Amino acid sequence: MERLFSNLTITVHPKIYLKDPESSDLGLRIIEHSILLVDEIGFEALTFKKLGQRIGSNESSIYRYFENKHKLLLYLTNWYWGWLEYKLVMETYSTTDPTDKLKKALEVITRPVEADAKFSHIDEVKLGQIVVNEFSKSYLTKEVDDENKEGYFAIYKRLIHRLRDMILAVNPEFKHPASLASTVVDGALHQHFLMDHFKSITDCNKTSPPSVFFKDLVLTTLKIDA
Amino acid sequence: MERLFSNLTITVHPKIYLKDPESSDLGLRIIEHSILLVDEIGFEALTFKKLGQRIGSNESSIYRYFENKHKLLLYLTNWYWGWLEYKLVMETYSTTDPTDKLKKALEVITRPVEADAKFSHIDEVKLGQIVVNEFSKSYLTKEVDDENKEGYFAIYKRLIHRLRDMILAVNPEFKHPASLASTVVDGALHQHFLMDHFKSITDCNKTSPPSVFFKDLVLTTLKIDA
DNA sequence: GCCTATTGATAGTAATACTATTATTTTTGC
DNA sequence: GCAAAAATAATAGTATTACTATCAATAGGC
Repeated sequence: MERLFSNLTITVHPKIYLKDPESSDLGLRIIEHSILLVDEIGFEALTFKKLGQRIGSNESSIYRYFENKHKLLLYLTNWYWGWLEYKLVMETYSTTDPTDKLKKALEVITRPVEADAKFSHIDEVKLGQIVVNEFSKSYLTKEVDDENKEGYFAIYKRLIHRLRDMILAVNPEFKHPASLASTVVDGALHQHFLMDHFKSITDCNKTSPPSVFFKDLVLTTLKIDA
Repeated sequence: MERLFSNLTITVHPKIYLKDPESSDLGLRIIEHSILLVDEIGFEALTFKKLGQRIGSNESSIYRYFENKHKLLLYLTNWYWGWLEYKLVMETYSTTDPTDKLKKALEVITRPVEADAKFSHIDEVKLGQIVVNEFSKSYLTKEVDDENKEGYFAIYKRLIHRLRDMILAVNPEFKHPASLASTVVDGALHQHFLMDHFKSITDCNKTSPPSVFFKDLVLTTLKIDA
């Protein structure tokens, strides 16, 4: 199966960028190093000037790819959710039993991010950290409704719809499948953050990661004993 | 009981402000109008200059109360969590049955914010909106560990510890009480956001608010039938 | 070797997030 | 009722940010 997708690319909504960063070497370097730089200094401290210096390029050249750093963040998070959706589909495809399928889906969504050699310009582990620390800033804005209408959050919502449907397949009577799915996706990011910064309000740690908590939570809620 | 607390004030960690805004008329106006202004234009667009203009005061005077707008946000969110904790304690105090107590606690934490006439300079409903839209920005920063050490998030964590303890009182065998409590508190804010902006990934609405979902989730997870 | 697209360099602007200083007003202690 | 102290206001100034605009250099395709 791996070979089938050897030149697969993750699709990001074209209105998010001015010029496709996958279409040039400079574009790829912008993406590669924006991940490294945001991971290092945080999104607030990122400027296109700093990023330009880092890649030996010019501020003005980066503006030809992205209108502003908010759009760059949308690009990175969209890529992440697209990648995670691809993982989710791949890793659940061959499982037919609904409960097993749901368990596998919960595992993919809530486990720590692992590297994926298929996309050489992207450090998935660091990108995962960026999503934990910065994703909510991409929608907690005054422009969220306009950007949602444009479809900038479509992949993220589609991933949650997939999880919702797997929940319903296990228990069609359950009254809150979408809320449970969105709680798991948001909650997984949150528990990973708490493990790193507010340990006293989580039970998750390396030996009992968030996936254990969320599988227990979801399966018990659906009245399926794990 | 109301009369007992007629001059109650919510305590905010003193290092968050340079001068206590409750100690002067200007300070109270800073708080009152920062809530209205952030609700209107969002936290990113807030500047002390705009806030000064709004209250007929000077930018430099506001800097005598708060070092920067991040500290002001910490003040507002600390006040909110302190206020919610007070509500939680008040409204669960007289209930002795652990399950009823937990249900009441979940109601207080996940219901939409209601006005409270006891604090005339604070619009609790708008402050609740600010917490939904801006709270996570107060900790998703590079300074979170230092600020956590200073105790800036102590009230928030204490609220979650109270909920964790109520969960344990209902089911002492449950393995993830802190994660469940933090998931409910964060999840409630998130579901309120989704109701306003991403309706397709929530089942919550006015007739079936988040409190219904979370009570069902928690009580089923604890294997107590609601 | 020329056309075109891409990238780089430089300059400039309005706004932001402050700090510093000084002036004015208000409060209070006696 | 007045002087001293405290609080607030006004003004100015700085470094940085988040861009826009213009023009020069370069590279690749035919």
